[in-house]
Amino acid sequence: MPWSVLKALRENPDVMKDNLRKRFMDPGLVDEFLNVDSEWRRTQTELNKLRHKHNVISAQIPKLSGGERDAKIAEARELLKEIGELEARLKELDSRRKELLNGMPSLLHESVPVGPDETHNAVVRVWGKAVVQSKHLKEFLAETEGKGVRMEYEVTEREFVGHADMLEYVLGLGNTLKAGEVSGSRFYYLFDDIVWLDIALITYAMDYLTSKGFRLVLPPYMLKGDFMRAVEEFEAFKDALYKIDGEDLYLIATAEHPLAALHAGETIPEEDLPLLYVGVSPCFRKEAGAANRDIKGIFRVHQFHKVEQFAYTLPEQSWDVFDMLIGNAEELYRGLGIPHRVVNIASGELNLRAAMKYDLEAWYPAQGRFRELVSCSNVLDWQAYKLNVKFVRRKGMVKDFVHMLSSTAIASTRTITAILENFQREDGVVEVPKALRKYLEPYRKAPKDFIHPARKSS
RNA sequence: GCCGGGGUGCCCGAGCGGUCUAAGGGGCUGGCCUGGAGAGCCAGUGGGCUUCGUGCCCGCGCGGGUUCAAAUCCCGCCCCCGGCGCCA
Repeated sequence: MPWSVLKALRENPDVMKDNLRKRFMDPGLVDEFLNVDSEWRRTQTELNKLRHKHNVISAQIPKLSGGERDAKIAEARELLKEIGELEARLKELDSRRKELLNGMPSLLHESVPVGPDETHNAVVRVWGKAVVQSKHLKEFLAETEGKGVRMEYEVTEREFVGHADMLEYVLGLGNTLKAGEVSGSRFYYLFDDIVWLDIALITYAMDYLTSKGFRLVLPPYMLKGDFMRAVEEFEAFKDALYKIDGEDLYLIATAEHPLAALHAGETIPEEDLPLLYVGVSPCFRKEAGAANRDIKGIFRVHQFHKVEQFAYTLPEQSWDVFDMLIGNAEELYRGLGIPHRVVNIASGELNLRAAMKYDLEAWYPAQGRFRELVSCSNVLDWQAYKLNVKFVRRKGMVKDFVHMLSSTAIASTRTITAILENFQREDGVVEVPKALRKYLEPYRKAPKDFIHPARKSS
């Protein structure tokens, strides 16, 4: 019934300490919490006793009159002073306790590789044939065979054009300079075929997931502070969020945010689980910590479109659903023909919420690197606890927190960059993935098979 | 945005300063009963503390305040309904 993290802290503190060590956090936080927690419980009991005494007196007063009545009122007033002092103490303890508790991470899944940074990520699967420029061969092999997997590849002496130059100069279908002038860096104008491609990618993912039984959702693009705080590790995340001036509203950074809040405060009958949603929305991110990384092009930007998978499950279902969500994402990228690998993110790189996170990383021939396109997380009951989303088992009407999971399906701009690098030909033509044909067909001016380079103006 | 009405437990719905231990229905879960089902009866159906006791505290949209005592009175906020305004 209680939050799994609280249960572990109280009943298996050593397991939680080990969990913190694996995440390169301070295991001393467990004892600190337990001290505050027991003090909080003691204070609460004591306070309850005083309040009880006060309640008893209050109940006697209406039956009395004259001096007796005045004496009781005076006694109640005296008690109230004591209660007030204890309440202040409890409030202090409570906020300290909440602070510590909210900073506690989910228990890691046993398969999560333990290590401080992304060099410890484990490669789970690979798919497709990577085209590797000979100058990148060493890195490619280090990132595949060096991690214990064999991925098909073809070495070439050919030079690939980076996605940013491809978009802006070869195709002439993006303008980040003008966008930078009018909106700032990491914004963009996209034109013509790339816009059709963006829309087609989104509808491709919507079509696939709705056919799998996911319910299609267009969510609010802003959330109140309370809900943002519940869905995210807020202190760590708030710098990434745009806030509406003078209002308690934040632009969403992913449809995960409003989808997680969709059932806040509700109790879901067990037979309704799992609930599967596919959200479509723009995403807004400040990218504050990114400094000058990926400053060119549309790889890392302040706004993009994303189709997001989201699931509410029974605790015993969540790992099966996790496999399904990442499986769906893989199916979508296999359909597009983008070579990729799936990695199990190392413990030290995981956020507090996630018990496990798989990323799908596409191979970028020009960059000579694998880069993240998809992130799939099982946060167990972390969000459910903060959002108070429960389910009820028919047998015995027992309530407990649901598990929540989310995974990217398609993030438009980033997927476009992967297409621009992987499907460019030497003549500058970009081949459109066959799987998108169906979603481009209805539009007379949309590209069908190829996106052609801009005609040289000179 | 303005004016008016309103937010009570899983749902409907009463209460509008002190026997509220939140009436009364309905639903759901468990038990009794039954060959089985129904009816009927009993219990449970918000959160927390607990010395686990027919124990205690808190909870009536959210947050403050007045009072010995607040669902009930006051202030701020959120949301819903109706009307006006504005608008795609």
